Amino acid sequence: MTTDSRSAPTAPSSLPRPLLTERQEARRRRILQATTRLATRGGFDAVQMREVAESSNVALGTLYRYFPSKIHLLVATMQDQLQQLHETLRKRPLTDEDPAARVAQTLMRAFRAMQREPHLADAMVRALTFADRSVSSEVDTVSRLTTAIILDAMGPAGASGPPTPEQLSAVRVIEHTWHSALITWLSGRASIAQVKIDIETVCRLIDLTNPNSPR
Amino acid sequence: MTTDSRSAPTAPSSLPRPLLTERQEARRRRILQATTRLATRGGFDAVQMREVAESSNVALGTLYRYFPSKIHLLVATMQDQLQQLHETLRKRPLTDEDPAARVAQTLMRAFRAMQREPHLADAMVRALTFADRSVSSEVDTVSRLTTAIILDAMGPAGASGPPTPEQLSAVRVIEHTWHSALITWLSGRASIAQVKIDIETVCRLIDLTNPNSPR
DNA sequence: CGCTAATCTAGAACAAGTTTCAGACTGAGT
DNA sequence: ACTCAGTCTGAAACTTGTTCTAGATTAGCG
Repeated sequence: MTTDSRSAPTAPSSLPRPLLTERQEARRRRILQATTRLATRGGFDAVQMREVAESSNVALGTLYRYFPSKIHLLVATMQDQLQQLHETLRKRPLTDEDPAARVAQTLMRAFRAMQREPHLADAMVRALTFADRSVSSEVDTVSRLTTAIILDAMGPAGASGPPTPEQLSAVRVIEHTWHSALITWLSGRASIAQVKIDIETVCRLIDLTNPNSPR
Repeated sequence: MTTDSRSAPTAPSSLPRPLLTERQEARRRRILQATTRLATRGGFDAVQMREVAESSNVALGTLYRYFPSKIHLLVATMQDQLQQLHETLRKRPLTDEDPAARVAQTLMRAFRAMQREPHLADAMVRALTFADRSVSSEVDTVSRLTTAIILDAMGPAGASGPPTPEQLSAVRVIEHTWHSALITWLSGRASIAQVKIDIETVCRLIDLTNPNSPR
């Protein structure tokens, strides 16, 4: 069984994934690449397990051994993409004074990345929110990654100590808003501008939990 | 055949649903009832189209004529339930001074209703967030209903004029948080207490947009 | 009443996610 | 190199959402 639990890898690379041989790691990579490719083309529906298997030169059964369901597969893909995003963001940190502004800008960067590949975004986000309990640990990993990105934006480098519980609540709410706003955008019920407003609105909560300059 | 000839629900005005004969209205009702029953038992997965059809004495093809997909069916169910909730809430309005507190309390009432039937909640919420563009108008209806409930809680009776754009943004963010927090709860990644905190946290945005007492 | 179009029914058929199975392959220990 | 357990493959089977078809029913309407 894949009882896969570990702590977040603070250092870049070196993810403590249960020991895989080189060929297995390569298979896993191929699968994720094929998934990304198919998702980029046609979104959630275009990621068909048979096609992913064929496209990555792996038997269907093997695909299911690596990822026990389509949802698992897409959530893993999201984890992959987020990891990349996180490193990209680390490279060019924002310099704005206001933490709230930095967070909003960071999320808008991520949002622009999604706009570049809306189908891929669709596949990943739909999988993420459709996931049931059987995927909770994987979804949780994605969630922790997202939290890390937001916290990075909030308190750059060695900021003043660990975040307060209040701040963590604010971050959770920001994450909620982020996910849900994405969904409304993906399903065509909200414009890009509206998503921007929502993000900026919710980021005001950060000011609210920052004793230094509340409003 | 249950030729059930009870009087029409006291609901003020049914929406302009394209003219249906009485038998058709009855069929529609049976379908929604069966759906609710099945969803209450086992959540999203337990709502199987063949079972819904059989359970409501309707052919599978007919079911699909009434609701073009499982997602449509569940979103319609949610609309139904929300409508009921809305009326229940109207009957016993909250009296708290603070608008933010009223909204938070209202959402917690709704949340408690969901806790009573977690499977049903699962089915409806999962459908709602999984819905793609083909369901957007129906999802939008649900969204408007939710907004109405929140606005009701915010400005009871004839409050001071229509809400400002800022307030509407806050409401949208609250809705985002509400949906996403529900999902994390349903998938077992957040406790009831945490959902409560998130709701209360996001509701602070209301104070922030209320010029009278911003902290 | 008798006609016509729309609707409904039963059931088969199809699509894609998931499971299963027999046999081939790999790799770690001897 | 030999063997055994675990892994991978190819293919079929199973499940459930969705579509399709032919014939029965129903609702209006002259």
